[in-house]
Amino acid sequence: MQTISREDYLKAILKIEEESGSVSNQALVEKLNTRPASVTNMLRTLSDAGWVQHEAYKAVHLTASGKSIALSTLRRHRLWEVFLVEKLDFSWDEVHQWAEDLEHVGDEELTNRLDAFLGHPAFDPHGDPIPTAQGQWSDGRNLLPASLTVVGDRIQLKGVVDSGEEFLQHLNSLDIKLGLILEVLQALDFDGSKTVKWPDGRETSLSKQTLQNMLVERLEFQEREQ
Amino acid sequence: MQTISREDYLKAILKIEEESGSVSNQALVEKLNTRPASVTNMLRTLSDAGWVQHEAYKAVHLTASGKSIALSTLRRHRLWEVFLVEKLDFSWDEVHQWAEDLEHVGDEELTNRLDAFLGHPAFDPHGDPIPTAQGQWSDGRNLLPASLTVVGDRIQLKGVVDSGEEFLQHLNSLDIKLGLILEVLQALDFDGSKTVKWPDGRETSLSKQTLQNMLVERLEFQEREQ
DNA sequence: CTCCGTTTTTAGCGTGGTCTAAAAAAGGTA
DNA sequence: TACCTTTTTTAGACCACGCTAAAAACGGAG
Ligand SMILES: [Mn+2]
Ligand SMILES: [Mn+2]
Ligand SMILES: [Mn+2]
Ligand SMILES: [Mn+2]
Repeated sequence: MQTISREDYLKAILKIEEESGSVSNQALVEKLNTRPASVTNMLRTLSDAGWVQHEAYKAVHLTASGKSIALSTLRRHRLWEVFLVEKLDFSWDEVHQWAEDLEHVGDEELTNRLDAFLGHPAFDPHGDPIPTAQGQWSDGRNLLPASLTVVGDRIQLKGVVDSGEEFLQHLNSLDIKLGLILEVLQALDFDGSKTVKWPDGRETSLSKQTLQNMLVERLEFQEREQ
Repeated sequence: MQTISREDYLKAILKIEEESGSVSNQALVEKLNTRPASVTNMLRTLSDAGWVQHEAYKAVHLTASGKSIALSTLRRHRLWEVFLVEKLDFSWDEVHQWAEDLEHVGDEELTNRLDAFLGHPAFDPHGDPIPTAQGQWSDGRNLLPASLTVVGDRIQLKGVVDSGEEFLQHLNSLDIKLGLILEVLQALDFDGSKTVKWPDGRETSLSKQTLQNMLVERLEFQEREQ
């Protein structure tokens, strides 16, 4: 049977697989902020339920049914995040904690109604794609870290690599939000920082670390016109 | 520390106190569909936390802090019910199960934002009053069970005594919704049933049991005009 | 006051999940 | 290959919360 903890583990496995290809116990320890023994223990449970495939000392793999649970949990998580930002006016650094609870509430029917109410959003407030009801990943975008842009690029912020509270609050303090359009004015080789120009003409320097965590789209010419 | 189970118990104690004045273990067994030993056990926990006052074999009493937790849980429950009905188009018999989970999510800030988003509703989809952020009960209404109405009354459904799924689905099947205005045409003494007239002219007979569970307001003359 | 049915508590167990500490396995380096 | 560090598993404990069965207390009727 599904529990909050089991859904959290399955979701974490899905994300780690997505990020790094292979899922170790250690990676789960870090992602879930737990202890190795707890991970081993839960993997036994998930394996018995037929949601993961796991041999001792080997990498973890989601089964089809495990992946399906993970995807619908992730779908609920991201839809509730959209709800909290769009309808309740929370900022993107405040929503994760509540979505972590809300993702465990509701069935498919409720989720689909929420999805419809929100206008079938494709991305969550951090720019992460929202799986469809059929468990499809809709991420066909071509994003690059802002650290890889060059002088002269006009770029739009479409996502973040690290959606931890600390980094998001850092972006908040710089007044950087999803959808923001910047122009790269200058790039310093020695520390990887870049100077960017805001829509209002203001100029700021962004550190290499900040730029690496910002996922942007390079704007084409016709898009500049709209 | 607050847990889902503890919040459910506190809420149940509040409601039983409201309904019948005094809270016995037995009443909690019935309300929470659990066993006497579980109740005794939890009362020890709640008492240790300072949320209830309980001496063996005596009635249970909420402390100020316990009542505060119970009220905010009830507030969240009823606000989420409004959300599910008003925004996601669920019917009133479908919302309780999800509200039972949602009521455990969010802090005061989130609750107040939800409240504002919903337009500060005073009543939930079953006609029950929603406690304010300050923990006030806003129920100054003068409702009576429809069983006590007399021939000639024009009445409006404002609440239900029993908001269990079964009864609500029964009302659904009769096409009876909150806010519905009916006129009492006939009352049969021998079985307590009454014949009522719908706004569209249709006439139906309602059983004594059904009428006893419908809380209505007798409409004054000037209200008939609007 | 004594009985007896009801309510409540106690005792003991089960389940799901966490943790620490220690043992075992893995895997890279000398 | 042998060693050493890291990773994973095992062993054993703990906590929250449910349950059953039996004991104890309560409270009304005779
Ligand atoms: Mn979660
Ligand atoms: Mn997100
Ligand atoms: Mn609940
Ligand atoms: Mn309700």
